[in-house]
Amino acid sequence: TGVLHIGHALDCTLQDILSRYRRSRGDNVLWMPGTDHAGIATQNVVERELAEQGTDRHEMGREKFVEAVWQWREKYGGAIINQLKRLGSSCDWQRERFTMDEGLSRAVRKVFVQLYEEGLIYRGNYIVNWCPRCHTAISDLEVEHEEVDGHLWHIRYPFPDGTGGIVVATTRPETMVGDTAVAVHPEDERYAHLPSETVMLPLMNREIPIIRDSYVDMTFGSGGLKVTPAHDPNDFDLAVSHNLPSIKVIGDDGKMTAEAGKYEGLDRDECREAVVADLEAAGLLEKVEPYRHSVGHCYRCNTAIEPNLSLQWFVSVKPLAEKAIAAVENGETRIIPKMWEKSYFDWMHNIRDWCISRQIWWGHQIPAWTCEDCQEMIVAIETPEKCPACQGKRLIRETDVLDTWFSSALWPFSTMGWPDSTPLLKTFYPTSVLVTGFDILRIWVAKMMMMGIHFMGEVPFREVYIHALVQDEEGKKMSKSKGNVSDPLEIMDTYGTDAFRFTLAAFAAQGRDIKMSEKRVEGYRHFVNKLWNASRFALMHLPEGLETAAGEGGDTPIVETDLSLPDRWILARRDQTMDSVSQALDEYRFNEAASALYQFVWHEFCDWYLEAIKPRLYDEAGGKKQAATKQVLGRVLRDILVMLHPITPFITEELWHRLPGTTGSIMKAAFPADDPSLIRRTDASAESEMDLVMGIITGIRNIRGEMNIAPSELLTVAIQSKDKITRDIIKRHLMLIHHMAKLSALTIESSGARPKAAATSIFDQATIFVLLEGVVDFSRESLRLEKEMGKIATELFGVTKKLNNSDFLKKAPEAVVEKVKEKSAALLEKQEKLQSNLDRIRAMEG
RNA sequence: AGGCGCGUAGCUCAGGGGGAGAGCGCUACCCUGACACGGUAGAGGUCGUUGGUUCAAAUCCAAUCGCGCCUACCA
Repeated sequence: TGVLHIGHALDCTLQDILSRYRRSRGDNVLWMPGTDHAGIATQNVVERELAEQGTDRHEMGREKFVEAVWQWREKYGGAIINQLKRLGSSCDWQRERFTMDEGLSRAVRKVFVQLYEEGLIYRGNYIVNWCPRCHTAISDLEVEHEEVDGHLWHIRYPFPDGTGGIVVATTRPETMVGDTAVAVHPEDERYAHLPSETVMLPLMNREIPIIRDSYVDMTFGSGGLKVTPAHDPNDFDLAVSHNLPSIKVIGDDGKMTAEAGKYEGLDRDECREAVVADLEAAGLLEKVEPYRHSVGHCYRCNTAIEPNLSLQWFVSVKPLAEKAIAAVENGETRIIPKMWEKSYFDWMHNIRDWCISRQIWWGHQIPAWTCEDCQEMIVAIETPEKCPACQGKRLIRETDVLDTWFSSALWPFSTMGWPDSTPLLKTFYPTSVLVTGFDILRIWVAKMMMMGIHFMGEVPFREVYIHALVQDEEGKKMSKSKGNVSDPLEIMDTYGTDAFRFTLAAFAAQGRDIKMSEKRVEGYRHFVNKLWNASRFALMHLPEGLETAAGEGGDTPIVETDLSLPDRWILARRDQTMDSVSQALDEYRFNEAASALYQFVWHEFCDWYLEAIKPRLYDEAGGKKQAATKQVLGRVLRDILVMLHPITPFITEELWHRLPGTTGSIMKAAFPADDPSLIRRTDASAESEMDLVMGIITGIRNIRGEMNIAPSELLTVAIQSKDKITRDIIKRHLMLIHHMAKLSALTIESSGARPKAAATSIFDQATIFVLLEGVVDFSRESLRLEKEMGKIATELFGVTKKLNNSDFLKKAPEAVVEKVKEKSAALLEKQEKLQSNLDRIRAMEG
């Protein structure tokens, strides 16, 4: 009713991410908002507001009340939409349809009439869940069970002569005044030979029969069951099969009826106390024990529901459900992740008829009329003028309205112009995907499946992606009054919408519920900030006329030899990120897409690439190579923005407009992989060269850190390697290492004397000596080396154990064995080098 | 009562048969001309417990304990 809760936010964000992503892949995307304000919730809100102004719904009458709800909706209906817009929802607001609008109402009536004519809708007396406060029937799905500490009362129903009798146990003694029988199990020996086949119903002094039915559980209590057909669905079934009368003792208002005799007018709770007191006085209360059991509550108003006998409209869902089951079984609709299929099947197989009538005023009024003259039932789309049977004109319309989910079930086609065969309907039925929480699976998804298949002859959607639910600490539905709940609007105010959306995406791992963590949101705000600053830096260096950065100019149309190693490397990494992101989103792995982008942007683009290219960018001489780097910088930034855009639409849109060479909205930009101007880079040599360079830089930095040398102090480094390829790579990138590791001098040779006072690090084939003449702390260095040796020893232990195992060598795949052997060799070599260095250091120390 | 899911670093969580990961927090050193909402480096985990399958188990299977959710007519 107008407040965006975090579940909505998650739902909306994931849908929006998918829509924006698929749009960037060139898909024809229609994302339609479904705002539904029919039903009890809206009625209750408006009723409450009117009551505060001193107006009673019943006094104003149905027509005026419905008018008041329309006005309320006019006034507040847009609230949640505005909040969704703030969240960045890019759905097609122009197409917003409200289930109560005229076109959709016609669809609802048509569906109702057709189902009625097919015999799939019927009217009958049955026990339904009744909410005394909302004063209407509600469906099983609207009932929430809550564990309650109650009591189990054991009551003796004596034989007519006042002796003995049968003891029954109940949690609801007030219903006993409506009992019409006592049931025992036919094989229960305790009751095989009774002096009488009837007992006296205490307090009411009514003689009721003892019936025998295998439904009764002999092991529970004394094995006697009181039968209250009007207030318990199972008892009702018993009553039908044993021809027992039903006596409705609790009224629709939750108060005892005239049938309850002297208890008439009492509230059901008051009545319980009175009945218990009276039973005690009569000496018929055998025992009271504490008993914990679950009680159904209305999920709208949290009032304990009352199973109540009443005349309602039902849909026979079995035939509809069979087709909906088959559609999932044969893969016409896929449910993702698959584990939810079981839940869908379980429910569909055990489905009961659906009570669709509601005794409220706000909703689609059931299109049924009764002829007062001949009692003929007329079900029609348009209001009939006379009775087709007797031509009588005194027709009374059914006052009940339809369950909200009845109209919602038609959403996939009723919103597209059905029953007309519109182009919209042809294009977007079936839709590709429905994204929703599992709580909606039964209440809505299953119903859309049934109705869609029945009326369209085809499933409403190809895929249903079920995402996790956001929970509060108690695992209950979030509500503002609890206080331990984060309000999405507040989070967005504090951390920004992009950070919030990124967090939701990062948390949306399949198969687990989400507990909102503000710390995480804060972390992603830092990420968004990082992107902003990195872009600011890049934009400083991107000239206005640089068309190649984005758009028509294409992907780095520069001579390959002008590209630096970091340029080639970042382009290769971009391509891999592009693949990870698209694969992740294609499989609804939002968290994987988010973390791939996070890792790439922060740790590769910012930490390595931007730092690596600074010397070139600041080089006043500039030249072709600088221009090439600028083009790569612009291009990669452009691709980052496009890939990140589905998750963080606001900042990427803003940066997009600042990027030279861009036109229009980033929403219209093609995903890099689908951009014809993109040149794919599978550049294995760039990656392996860069790995070596980064490894050496990290090795030097490690020594700097461990030896506590200030970053401002320039180091002298000597590298030795017997491997020519290694030496060549290092020679080629001397300047890069210089800059990134902050060196004053760097030499590279195949072998030679070990420097006297140096700290050592080994990466791959290279031994790195950081010369610390006069500065080196030998004990510190030997400690550092020992620690390193320790790590290697542990790794070596595991590897050696495997290689000593003949079964491993025999049975493990060759590639695995080979890998382990290589690793073992590398470790041994490293160990040996470290050992000799350690020996030297120790010697110096001594 | 059944079904499903979860127990991995101090916290929030990824991963899911062959190298234990991220973010936050923590420690040390740095305000270097995009960014201190920052940089560099570091510490920290017998992946709930017990068995089993396997050459190999955090990962698969079984049992068990703890937690959560969904379903159910046990009065």
